Amino acid sequence: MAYEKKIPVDLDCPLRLTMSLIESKWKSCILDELRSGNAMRPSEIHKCLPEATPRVLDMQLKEMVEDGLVGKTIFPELPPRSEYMITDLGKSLLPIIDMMLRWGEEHYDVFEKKYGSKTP
Amino acid sequence: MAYEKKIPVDLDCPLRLTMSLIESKWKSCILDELRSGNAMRPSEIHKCLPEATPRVLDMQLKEMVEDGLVGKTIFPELPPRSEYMITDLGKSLLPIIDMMLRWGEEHYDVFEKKYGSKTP
DNA sequence: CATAATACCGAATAATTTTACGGTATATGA
DNA sequence: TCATATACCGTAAAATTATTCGGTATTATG
Repeated sequence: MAYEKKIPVDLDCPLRLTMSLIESKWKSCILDELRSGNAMRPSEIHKCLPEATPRVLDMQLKEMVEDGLVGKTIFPELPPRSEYMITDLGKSLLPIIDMMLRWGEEHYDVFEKKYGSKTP
Repeated sequence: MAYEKKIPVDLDCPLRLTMSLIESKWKSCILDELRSGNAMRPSEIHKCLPEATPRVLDMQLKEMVEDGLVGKTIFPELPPRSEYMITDLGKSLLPIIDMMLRWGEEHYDVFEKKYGSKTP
C-alpha cells in the first residue's frame, strides 16, 4: 500500500498532536469549507479550493476520515457519488481554525509589506 | 545561500498565512517554550526540546526571527552567547497555541486508543 | 458504438523538510 | 599546548509531502 504516513499523529506532546492533525497543506482549509455542517462532494470541495489538486484533496480527506475529523458517505450509484461532512470531533477544532483565520486577517498587512508583491 | 524557503509565508489566504508561520515541526513548541517572556539561549531551548536536533532548532529560530515572532540578541563574547525572546507579535499567537494545547490534552485518549502503543 | 461523467487509486517524479555529520571561530583553564 | 565550550553554518543524505499523469469502473446519452 502506497502513501501511508509512518506516524499517523504525534502522541508525544498534546500541542504536536493537535498540530499533526491539521498541519498539512490543505487540511485546515478543508475543515473551514466543511464548517457549515453541510455535506460536500469531492468535486464541490475542489471548486472551493481550486489550487489544490483533486489528488491531494482525496488523500487528505482520507486521512481526516481516518482521524475522525470528517465523515464519509458513499452512495452506490453510477457515476459514483460520495459526500464528506464534518464530525463533532472536527467541529471541536473550529474555534482554533477561527482564531487562526482572524489572526491572519488582523496581521495580513505586516506580512504583505514584508513578503508580498501584490498577489503575484 | 542554501536552505531558504521558496515562499516564506502563504499570503493567499489568512488561514494559510497563520498556519504557514507555525506549521513546521517545532515552531509551535518553540513558541510555547518562550511563552514566559524570558530570554532563552539556544542550548536551553534544546534542553527543553531534546528530540529536536540543534540544527533544526537553529533553522526554525532563524525563520521565526525573520518572521518577527522572536527577537534575538547576540552578545559579543567568547565563547559565543545569544538569546531568543518572544516578541509581541509572537505573543499574539499564544492564545492559539494555548487552544491547541488544551485540545490535544482533552482528546489525547481518543488518539492514544486509535494509534498509540503506550509510548513506544 | 463512442463518449462523458465521477470518485478513486497507483506509480513516477518533483519539491520540500528534516537529519547526520563535520567544520568554523576563539577566549579560558588544565 | 591542548581540550573545552558555544553558536552557527555547509553539505549530503534521508524522509516526508505534493504533483502529474494515467488508468479503473459503469451507466446514460448522442
